[in-house]
Amino acid sequence: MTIKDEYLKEENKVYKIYKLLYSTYGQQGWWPFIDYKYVNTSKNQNTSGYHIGKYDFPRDNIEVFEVCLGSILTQNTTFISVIKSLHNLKALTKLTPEGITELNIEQLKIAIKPSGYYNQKTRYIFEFISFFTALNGKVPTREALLNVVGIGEETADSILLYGYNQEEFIIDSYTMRVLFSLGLIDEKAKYKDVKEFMQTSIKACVSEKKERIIVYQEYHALIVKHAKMFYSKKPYGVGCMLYALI
DNA sequence: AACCAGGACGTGA
DNA sequence: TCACGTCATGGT
Repeated sequence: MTIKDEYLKEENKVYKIYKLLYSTYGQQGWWPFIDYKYVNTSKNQNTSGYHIGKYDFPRDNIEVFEVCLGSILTQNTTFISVIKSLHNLKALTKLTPEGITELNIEQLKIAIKPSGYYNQKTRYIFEFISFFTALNGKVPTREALLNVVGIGEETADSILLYGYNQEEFIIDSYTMRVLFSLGLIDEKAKYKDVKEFMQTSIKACVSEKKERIIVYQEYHALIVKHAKMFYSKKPYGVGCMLYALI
């Protein structure tokens, strides 16, 4: 057992962390869509490309597909680079599965070059498109996603949580880093265990599934937002206010 | 100029 | 199972 489950009882720290992050940064409105410009109606000023406070995304199967592509392209890369690739693809193919399928390998490689690893990601995308097309609009199982070359645990959960609004918490390197720094998990804790730890903790505080999915979406986005500031350069966690909760 | 970024996979112990 | 090398562009 790599996870300390002493935190699962009473008001657990995982949820306290969420509340503090939320009150500090506010709603994040993930996932970003390249053609969606948020019209501001709340306190969150100077934000574009996000849908702050709106949870009815993706709005159609094309946007689902965009989340999937973005999830693959953003592997070990900044999303700014992904935006460039997505715009290239948009201009070339309208960002549709059919359009990308009609591209030859070299065209796709050039289009996604800004996001790096373009050789393997090109293969991943072609592989994913045949999988996605066969779905015919249905929600994929996590197991099926993991069987697609190029889709690991994080990418699968990213697709499920943001693309299909499924109750799957995403564990990324930032999440691991923050939780370990705060002493909530073992340094070598496994993805599956950390995910269960987060989900169990959140379930203890949020009874409605609908609400939990929103919490999962905002929580992951908040961790990335926070970690970019305090957990990017070593030593990690300098200036991080979350320590006050531990 | 080194280091990092919203990881996944293949390999050999 | 696990530790390690590889994949690659772009920003700081």
